[in-house]
Amino acid sequence: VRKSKVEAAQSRRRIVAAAANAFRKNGIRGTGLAEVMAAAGMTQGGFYRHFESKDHLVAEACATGLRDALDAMERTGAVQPTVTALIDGFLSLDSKKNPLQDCPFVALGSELARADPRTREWAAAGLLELVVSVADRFGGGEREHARSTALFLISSIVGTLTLSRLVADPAVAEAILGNSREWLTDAVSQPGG
Amino acid sequence: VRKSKVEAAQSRRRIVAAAANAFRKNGIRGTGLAEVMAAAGMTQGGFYRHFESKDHLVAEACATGLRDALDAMERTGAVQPTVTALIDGFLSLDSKKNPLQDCPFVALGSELARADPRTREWAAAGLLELVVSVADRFGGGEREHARSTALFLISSIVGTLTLSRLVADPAVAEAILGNSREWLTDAVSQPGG
DNA sequence: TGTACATCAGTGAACGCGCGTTCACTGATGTAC
DNA sequence: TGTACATCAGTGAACGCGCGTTCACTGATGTAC
Repeated sequence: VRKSKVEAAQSRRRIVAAAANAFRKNGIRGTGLAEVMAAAGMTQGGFYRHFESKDHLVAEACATGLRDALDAMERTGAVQPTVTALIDGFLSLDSKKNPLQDCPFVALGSELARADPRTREWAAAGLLELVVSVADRFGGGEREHARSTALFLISSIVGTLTLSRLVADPAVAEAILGNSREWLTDAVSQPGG
Repeated sequence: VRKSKVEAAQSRRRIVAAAANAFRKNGIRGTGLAEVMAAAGMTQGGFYRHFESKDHLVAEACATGLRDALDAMERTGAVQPTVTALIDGFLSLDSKKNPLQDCPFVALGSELARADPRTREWAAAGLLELVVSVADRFGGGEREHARSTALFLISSIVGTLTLSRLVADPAVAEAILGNSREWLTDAVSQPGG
């Protein structure tokens, strides 16, 4: 049942997409390869025609998740040009508005810190890309300052989203998001930063 | 080989302490009960004399980790009375200076969001305690404002520490910490917050 | 205070299960002539 | 363009392993008289 090169490439993409989804939902260690392959419409034996090991899939799924977040930001950035609207989007529970909803840093943060070196390299490079991408949204101003602002924004947002997802009560989660929204809006508007 | 009540209580505490350490180092799903029991100086069969399940141990280990962080902060707070010094400590890689080094939110963030309801309740309650404890460090000022500041500080710090632990290069990790240090120091000093 | 016995902390082996990985096999695809 | 054959994407079963959990057992502890 050999498939054509085109079909094989599609299969590979389906596996990575299914993995990114499953990792985000259940964590890396909480996701089995059989589950991923089934979600991609295949049986688990076929996995090793595409990847050397689960670790390799993890690295690629994280890279894809980051790429998706970057793409989502390109689209959102065009629609929401002000910094305030940008922050509101980042700190929203609505996945349509929030380009970081699918971001592996938020969904897998503490697991990524324990991932293998290859994955962490991808993650670090992706973080840099994300910082540059967010910084570009600020338009004018000094470049290094824009990047510093972007890095701080991302740091705070990752922590805020982590805490808001941890609490069970939606009202408390919203309060955590709203609190950071106010502080961050003020912080990036102040000339002192 | 029945042990006395006092010895049994000590055993239980050793298990929880060993679990908190192991979870912090290897994650919840990355830690086996046999490993925890061995670290506590026992064999794995004895586990169920003290806990109903691994989930119960997870909840208790997280609660203990938070309690340790709170205790560490009480001590640090007395030594570092200024807000700037407080932030410097929180954003330091030196575990002696950083009361949040052992905090489960940082070490287990994304895994806790997927934990069972009991654990998440403990975590949410612990977060509130932590907010109040940090807010108390600010001395005077309006109470609600101090808590809002504390919650924002904690949110940002959790994200910053998560990202700094994720990158492999120590220089990059230090840059991430330093960047947040500057921004947060400015943010809490501004009257606008 | 002394004796008899039930309790239960801890041991060590075993349980079923799901995991990541391997492997023999299938048959359409891609290639060489 | 047509034929012969090597390649290899995908299947489905099996592998060893470590996991959380259970269990029969041991013997010091705690208790009732």
